[in-house]
Amino acid sequence: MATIFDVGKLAGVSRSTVSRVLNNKSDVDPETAKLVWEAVRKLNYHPNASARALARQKTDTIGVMLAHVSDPYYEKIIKGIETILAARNMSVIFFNSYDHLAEHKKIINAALKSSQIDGLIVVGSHSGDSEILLEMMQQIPMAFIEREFNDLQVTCICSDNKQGVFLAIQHLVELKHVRIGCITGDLQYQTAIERFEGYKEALKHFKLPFDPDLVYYGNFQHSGGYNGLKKLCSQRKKPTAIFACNDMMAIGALQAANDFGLVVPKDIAIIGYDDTYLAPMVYPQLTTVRQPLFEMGSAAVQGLLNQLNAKDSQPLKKKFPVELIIRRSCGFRSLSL
Amino acid sequence: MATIFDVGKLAGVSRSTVSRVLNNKSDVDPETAKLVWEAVRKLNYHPNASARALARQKTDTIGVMLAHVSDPYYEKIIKGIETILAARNMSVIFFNSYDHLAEHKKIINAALKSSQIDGLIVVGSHSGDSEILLEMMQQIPMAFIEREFNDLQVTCICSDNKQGVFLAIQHLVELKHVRIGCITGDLQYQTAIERFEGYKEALKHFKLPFDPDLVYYGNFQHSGGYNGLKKLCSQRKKPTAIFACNDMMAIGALQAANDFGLVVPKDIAIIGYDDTYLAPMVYPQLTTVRQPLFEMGSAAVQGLLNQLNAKDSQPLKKKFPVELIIRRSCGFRSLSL
DNA sequence: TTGAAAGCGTTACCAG
DNA sequence: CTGGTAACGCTTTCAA
Repeated sequence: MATIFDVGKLAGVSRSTVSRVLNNKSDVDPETAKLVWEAVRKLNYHPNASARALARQKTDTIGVMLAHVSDPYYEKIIKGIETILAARNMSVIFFNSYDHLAEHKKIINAALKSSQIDGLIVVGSHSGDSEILLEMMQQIPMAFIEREFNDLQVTCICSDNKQGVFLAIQHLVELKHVRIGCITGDLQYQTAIERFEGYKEALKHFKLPFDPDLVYYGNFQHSGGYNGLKKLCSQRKKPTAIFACNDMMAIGALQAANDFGLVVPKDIAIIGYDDTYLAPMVYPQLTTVRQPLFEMGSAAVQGLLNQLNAKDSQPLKKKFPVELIIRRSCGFRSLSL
Repeated sequence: MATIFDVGKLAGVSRSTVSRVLNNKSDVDPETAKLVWEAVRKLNYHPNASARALARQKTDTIGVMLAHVSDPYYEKIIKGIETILAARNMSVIFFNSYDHLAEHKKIINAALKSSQIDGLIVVGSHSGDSEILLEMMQQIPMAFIEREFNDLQVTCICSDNKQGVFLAIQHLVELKHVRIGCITGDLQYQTAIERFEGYKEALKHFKLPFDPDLVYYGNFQHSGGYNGLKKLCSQRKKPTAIFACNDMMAIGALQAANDFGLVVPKDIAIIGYDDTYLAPMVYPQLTTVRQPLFEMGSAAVQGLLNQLNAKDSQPLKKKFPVELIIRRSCGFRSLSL
């Protein structure tokens, strides 16, 4: 593999000069630069990443901590992050927590300590992790998606969950539903809490009573949706519509409805949240709330990179608006507003 | 951040000795070692990854090239790879081709040339890429999943596609189907070819005629399945069952069936392939062929690591058996064999 | 069994 | 505008 030295030799200049050219430092003769680039091309030279990282004390790669890369929820977030990073020739490394939280933390900690990453994006962290997250913030620049730390100097990217839930409930209300159930996410996540709060607030707004029998405490997983519908619909006073706090649970609910002979949306309307790629793929296609996940991912990296490049820059705090995507799982809107 | 020097100072030994201890070299006094480990713990020392990579000329990270990390198909493969790697304190970096093949290749090439990875696992490559793959093999140890290079000294991990298709078709035949359609994958992939071949061979085995009108040339995507069913079922001589060459297309077909008022499996049976996590989540739950994807992922890394550790070791060539997972989308087997 | 010292390939400072 | 040189943090030979 060619080194910077070989390039220098071929171009007839010193390593220093090659380095300057490679890094677009201003103070170099255009003629010299051309020579260097030619040599680079001729040798198919690519700077050694480790050497560069060692010398610069940064790796040009950032870490992303999430539950599971394969979860459809992360798809667009990941794309958003990768798109920005690729444009800057930076890499990304994923930390999947799966369900081994302890193991996970050890791995991330090792990554931080061995300076494998310049920064870390945490998406959708557990509230019980606050302490360790605060500790990590001391060690490395971080950015959060789906989690707000208002009083901390750290970039936090969210979407407006309450607005989203409001749109969902409003939609159901317009369709004349009055008994609207809710399948919550794991309430240890900020997102889950906000959506549940939003649900209660929206009911109040529309002068609908809050009935504890109409809420099932789920987990953001398919199983939660399945069990949720099963439980909610096996009571005497069934809901006529269910707001599932994410698509995966909405899909679980859909399946349960099918299994128990309920026709969606005739017998029961189901509305999801997130607009993952699965939403239009199930039957009936899921009406859901779309978060701009791609943009949220991009915003998070950008915030993080700003902080990396200018330590004094203000952290980015952003709350994105969301939109209702009407498909089939709630029936059609009879009349629009 | 503490360096190896700090550890040495605290333990009262030289850097060299610390290094030896850290790397479990044999020739070191147990007493000294204990001192060093204590210092390591006290300082919460982790070796700098870049420095280590530079000195050792290897990064302890391997690359995985696939179409898209979020595709459900890769879920278990990824887990299999990560599990092995994590146990060896190695990292993984993903190269997602999305659909920008050219861009993709540039990125991977840069990664190779800048020695960011010690080896590369390619999953499900396009036959048109052979040339570039061969070129890459000169530069870096590689392993392939879902692709066979029989005459090359390189580890190749596959599953028995023909057997899988045979099981699928056999199942349909046992359910008395005689007009069995096929929605193929993108025939530029070996997997797609083998499954299509398998389909034809199985028909022959069961003495069923091959009818070109019963095959739709798909793409492994949801849309392919949707359009496939639509086309196949809009002919005069409709199939009574459809073999979709992966789950995603089976799900697309399911949706089309629903949209066109066909009841699955009563009006049309649909069978998938892969047993992704989506298969049990759709309605009706998908009968499909399960590949041991986790094991395939693990096997691929292991083969690769063997080659990295002992250059002379024989490459691993492995073809895993598959199994039929019977759920609901084909109805129940009336009588088993 | 240990330490000194020479790299590994870059960057960045300092002279010139 | 350019070259020499000292880091960056670790591994690995070579002597002792």
